[in-house]
Amino acid sequence: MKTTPVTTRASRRTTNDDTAASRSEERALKLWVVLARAYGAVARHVEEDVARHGLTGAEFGILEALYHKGTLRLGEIQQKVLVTSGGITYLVDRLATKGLVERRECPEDRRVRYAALTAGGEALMRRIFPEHARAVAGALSGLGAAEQAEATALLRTLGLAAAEMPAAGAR
Amino acid sequence: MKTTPVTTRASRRTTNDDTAASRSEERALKLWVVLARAYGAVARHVEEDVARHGLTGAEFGILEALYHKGTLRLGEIQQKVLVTSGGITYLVDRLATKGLVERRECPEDRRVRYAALTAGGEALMRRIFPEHARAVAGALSGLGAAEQAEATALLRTLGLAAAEMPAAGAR
DNA sequence: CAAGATTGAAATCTCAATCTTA
DNA sequence: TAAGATTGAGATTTCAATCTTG
Repeated sequence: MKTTPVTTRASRRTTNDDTAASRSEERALKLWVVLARAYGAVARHVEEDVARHGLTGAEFGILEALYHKGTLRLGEIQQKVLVTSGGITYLVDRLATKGLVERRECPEDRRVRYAALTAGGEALMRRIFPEHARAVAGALSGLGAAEQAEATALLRTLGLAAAEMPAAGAR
Repeated sequence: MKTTPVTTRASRRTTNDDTAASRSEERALKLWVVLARAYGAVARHVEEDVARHGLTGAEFGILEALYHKGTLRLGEIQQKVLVTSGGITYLVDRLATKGLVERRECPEDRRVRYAALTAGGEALMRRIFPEHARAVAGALSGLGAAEQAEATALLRTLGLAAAEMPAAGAR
């Protein structure tokens, strides 16, 4: 998912035509650039924050999910953290060896595995989440309250639409 | 940079206090969630598009930078693609073995190395960039023209502010 | 066969150390 | 010494194949 576009406004060879389609595409490219850059810049701060506790961004994402939602199936975690199915197995393994998460079986459907915070994981999150929230707020402090609300609304519709879109085979 | 927050509105145990600070933090966390999700969803489409040509998102980022800006120093590319210094060396190597990019020396300062598109790389980008632009536009079509402009403005200030912020040591 | 998770191999990326030149 | 790039080692991720259960 390492993707960072670099197109800029003052580019050497942008298309010269001025059709509605090309203007629309340029607008989209510009948005994609700033979206990726903003995400990257904010993610850097967030990663630095969780690294202070010896955690990876992805690890913290899992802990956060379990902290807020309680026990979850591995598949559910996968959707939230946006990682391959092999990825969560690896990550949950690591969190388990750190003693922060434990696996549980599902009596109804024995194919599924649950993950849940251990007492230690729970305690850790209770201890570090507040300062994590402050760190995130700091990283996003470039926007005021009203602007943050606007941005949230726009990004929500953007993200939902993109997530529902057919997987590129439809062209 | 793999970071995907998962906090949601209807969380089990959000802080109960209602201070201005906590409300501000919750707003920020919400924005961080949708930012990461939107980025992830869009990036998935973009990666799929470039993968059809056997390219990685990061590889395409470099090609795009060189295509639009011309010859660049490796350090400049690094800033644009947001990858480690070892990372660009690796990526440029790969693009070079693919015959899309070539390294050049700098007479003035012999420490620096330039990267530039080869004729083949130039031809490839000329061929695939237009449909890439369409793919990006499609992935972002969840927002209308005016909304895209708003989002771009907000994300630009957000990203610039986050990029300029001190690296967490200041707390 | 399909869904869910795991495994092993390979690709990608980061990190710290190093080399070269300024 | 510092800046720029490279290297090698290791960590993280993906991918395809497999195992288990429905």
